[in-house]
Amino acid sequence: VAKSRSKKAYHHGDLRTTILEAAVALIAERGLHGLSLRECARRAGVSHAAPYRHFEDKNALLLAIARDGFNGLAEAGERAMLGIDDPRERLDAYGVAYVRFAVEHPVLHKLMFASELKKPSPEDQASGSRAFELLVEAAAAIVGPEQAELAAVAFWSLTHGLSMLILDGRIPEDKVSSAEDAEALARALIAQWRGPLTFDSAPT
Amino acid sequence: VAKSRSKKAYHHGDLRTTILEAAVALIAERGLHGLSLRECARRAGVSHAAPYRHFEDKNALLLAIARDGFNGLAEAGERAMLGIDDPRERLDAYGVAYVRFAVEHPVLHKLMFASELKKPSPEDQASGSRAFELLVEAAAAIVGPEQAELAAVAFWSLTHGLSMLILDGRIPEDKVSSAEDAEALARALIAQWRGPLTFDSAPT
DNA sequence: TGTACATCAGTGAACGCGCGTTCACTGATGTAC
DNA sequence: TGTACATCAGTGAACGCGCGTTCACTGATGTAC
Repeated sequence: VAKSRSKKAYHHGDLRTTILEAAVALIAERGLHGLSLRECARRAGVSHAAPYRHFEDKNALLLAIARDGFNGLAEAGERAMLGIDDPRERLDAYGVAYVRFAVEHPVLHKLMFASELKKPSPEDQASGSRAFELLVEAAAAIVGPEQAELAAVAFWSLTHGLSMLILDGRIPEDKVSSAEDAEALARALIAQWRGPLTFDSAPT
Repeated sequence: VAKSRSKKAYHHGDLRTTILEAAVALIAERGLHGLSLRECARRAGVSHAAPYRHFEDKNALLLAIARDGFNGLAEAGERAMLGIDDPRERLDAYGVAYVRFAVEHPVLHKLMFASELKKPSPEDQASGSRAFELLVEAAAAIVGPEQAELAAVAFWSLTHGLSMLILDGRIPEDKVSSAEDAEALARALIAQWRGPLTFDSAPT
C-alpha cells in the first residue's frame, strides 16, 4: 500500500510518503484520537507547518490514508482472484483476501470505515466502491445478476464482520494469534457459507 | 437503555443520567472525536466541573455508556428469544435483534466496539461477554457444543458485519431507510445462513 | 558551461481555542438527637 | 417538631497543554537563455 513516489530528492526527499507512514504508525499506537499533524511532523523530522505543503488540512491526510486503503483492498482482491476460473473459488479467494487485508492493515481498514472523517471527494468515493463492485461481479457469476446484490451484501457482512471482530479483539486470542490463523478462520467461515449459495443458484 | 435512576431530586435531580444522555446525543452529532465533558455539562445546564461528581474522568463516562450498551444488547437478545423453543428460530431471533439494536442505538453499538477507550474493568468485561454467551448457547442447541464456538463466531460476524456496514452508510440507501427495512434485510441474510447450519448439524 | 530568475518545500513565530482536570468554596439536603 | 451538624452535589476560578492553522520568510532546487 505504501507507494514510494518518484519525486526525486527535493528538500526532504519524499515528505508526503513519510508523513503518511508516520500517521499510520501514530494511529496504530494511540488510536485515531491520538493522531495530530504536529506529532507526524515531529516524527518526520520537519517543522510542524511542513505537512501543509502536502495536505490541505488534517482531514485531507486521513482521506489520503483511506484512499490508499481502498485501492490496496481492491488490488488485494484482484490479485487473489487472478487465474482462478471457478466462480465459487473466486468468491472464496476474494473473501479470504478481504479478511487478510484487514488483519495486515488494521489502521487502513478501520480508517476506511470510520465515519468520523468529513465526506470524501468523488474520486475517493470511486476508489471506495471499486472493491464492492468486484464483489458483486464475483457473486453474480454464482447466483446470477438478480440475486447478486443481496448475496454480495451477505458475503460482505460476513467478511467485514469477522475482520472488525478480530481487529477489536473480540475473537478468542488463540484463534487469531497470527495472520495465518486469521486466514484459516476466514476460510472456515466462508466454507460454511458456500452452502446456501450453491443451494440457491443451481437447482441441479 | 436509558435507565432513569431513582435518586430522588437532589440538587439537579439526576445529573448522572442527564449527562449520559447528553454524551450520547453529542456523539451522534459530532462523532466520538467531538465529545467533550465540558460540552456535556453545558448541555446539562451545570458547571463544567459538575460531571466529576459522577464520573471519575472522561474515559469512565465512555465506559459507562458502553456498559449500558452491552446490557441493552443482552436484554434485547433475551427478549427476542423469549418463548421461542425451536433452536433455529431462537438463533434467528437473536440475530435479528442484534442488528435491530445496532440500528436503533448506533452510538452505543459503535462505542461498544470502539477500541479507542482504555481497558474496562472486570465488571464491564463481564457485561460485554454476556451477549456472546447467549449466542454460543443458542448455536450449541443447533450444532452441538463442539462446533458451537465456530458457528457462533460465524453468525456473529454476519450480524455484526451487517450492522457496521449499515451504520457506516455502506449499504445502498433504499435497502435500509428505516429500522424495519434493516430488520428485513437482516432476516434475508440470516435465512440464507440457515442452510449450512442445517446441513452440518443434522445429517438426517 | 554559466548566469539570472522563478518556483515552491520547509521554517519558526504567532494566533486563538477548547479541552481535561484540580481545588477551595457554598449551600442545599439528609440525619441524629 | 425543632435544632445542630455532617454530607456531598454543584460552583467558578485557575492551571497547563497541545492542537490546527496562518503567514511572512529563507533557501535549495529546477529552468530558460
